[in-house]
Amino acid sequence: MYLSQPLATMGSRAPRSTDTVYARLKQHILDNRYPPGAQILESEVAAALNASRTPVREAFVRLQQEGLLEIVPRHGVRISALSPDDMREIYEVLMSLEPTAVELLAARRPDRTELESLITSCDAMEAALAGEPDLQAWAAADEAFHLNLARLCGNKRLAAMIMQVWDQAHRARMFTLSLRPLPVRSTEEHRAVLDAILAGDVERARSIYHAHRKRGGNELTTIIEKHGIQRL
Amino acid sequence: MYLSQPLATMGSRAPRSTDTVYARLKQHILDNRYPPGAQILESEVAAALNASRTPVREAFVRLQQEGLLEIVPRHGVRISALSPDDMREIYEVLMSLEPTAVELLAARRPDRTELESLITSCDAMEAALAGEPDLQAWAAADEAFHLNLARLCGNKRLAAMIMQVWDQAHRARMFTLSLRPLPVRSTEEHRAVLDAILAGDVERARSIYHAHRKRGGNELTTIIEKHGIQRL
DNA sequence: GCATCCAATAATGTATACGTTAATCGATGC
DNA sequence: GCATCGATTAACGTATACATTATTGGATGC
Repeated sequence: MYLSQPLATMGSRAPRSTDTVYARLKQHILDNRYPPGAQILESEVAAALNASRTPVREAFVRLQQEGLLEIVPRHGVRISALSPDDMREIYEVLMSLEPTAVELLAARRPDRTELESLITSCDAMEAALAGEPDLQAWAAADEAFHLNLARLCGNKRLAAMIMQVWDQAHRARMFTLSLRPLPVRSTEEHRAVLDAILAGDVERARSIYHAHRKRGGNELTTIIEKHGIQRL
Repeated sequence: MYLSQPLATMGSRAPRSTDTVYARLKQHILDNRYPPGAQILESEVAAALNASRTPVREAFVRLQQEGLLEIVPRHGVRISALSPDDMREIYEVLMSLEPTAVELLAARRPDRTELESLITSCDAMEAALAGEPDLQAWAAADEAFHLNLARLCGNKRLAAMIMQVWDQAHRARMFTLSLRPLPVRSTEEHRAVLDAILAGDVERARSIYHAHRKRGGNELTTIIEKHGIQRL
């Protein structure tokens, strides 16, 4: 056996500028460094990320399709801002897709090994609330739980769709994190879903999860209304 | 009041090359002119559509995110081919999203005027089967019904997701159209869903639709297995 | 003083040029 | 005769140049 390419690049082809621009832009948006409603020019991003406009434009196209920004012809892009109506849409989608994902996963009768990432996330959520609450840590564990659930369901399309709307709502979730009551109930529900999956109880897993999502949506809607938030 | 731009271009800014390339490429793929598995070069498309590589690349990115093709670095693109497993994924997604769309629509208590496009499609499906069956016409009406249902549900994200997977499955549906029994039952189910929506019976609408989708998925799966189809 | 027009400018949309990578094919050495 | 190496080539990935369009500010005419 011989090498078909130089050792230096084996398995690690040079990363494309397009990909790094995409990743960094997305990170900036999710981290609220480019806040919702912000107008950005191609040349700004190109200069900031040390690339030419070509890869920046390709990254814009991808991010637009993911709903994180909007290309305004002749005017660069505008970072998407979520209205209360957008939040309703997102939660309706999640209430449809996520219970399905849970159902598919539970139906496969996975063992504890397969569910290790979920167990870890559950533990982390509980740990984040024991003693002095650490909301950032809790949110990270919550996110990990849901994304891993999507990944484990055995349907790549379903998983991609869940992650896409989850990303769209990321900033809103972070923003409202400190405005909502301590997520004790939410943490319990995660554990209950996990138990139902392990028990192979498809219907129970689905219904708990659906209720969990519905409660979360209502909670968020209440907060948004109470604070009169229009865009986030 | 005066004109802010020449009359000739009022409301109709010059269409971007990117958009026409995207639309024509997508049409080609859905029409099976670029068959699944086909490898295409940027320069081929650029030459065929009389554009430069830049807009072609942007169209590729959009179509990749829609799942209609895959960008193979340094090797152009490959038109996506659906495996039986992909079909399973698509039907799982549709079985999750479409009943939700129906539920949302029915809950709004729409009147006959609002549902006109659905009524028209139902009529067209029945007409296509009365007398000498016209499968092409039936399929077009079926597609119109489902896409309009998605549009009417009041959730743009949900609608976009439904249309996306529907597009992915378009060729497969066309291909199996003549292999399946006459869609008499399917046509009746559409009418039943429509009646349930008009009656404002949310739960009945959802359950009929879910059953409809499930039966359709099983039917397709059976056909795929029976004919030993691996990619389409 | 106000509206209109024009010119300058800035940013996008598209084309093209350049550099890099990977594959192919022939030559060479064992 | 086979494997390996190298050169050629073809295609992509990126940068840049050019064309197009929309906006803005100032000048002009009424």
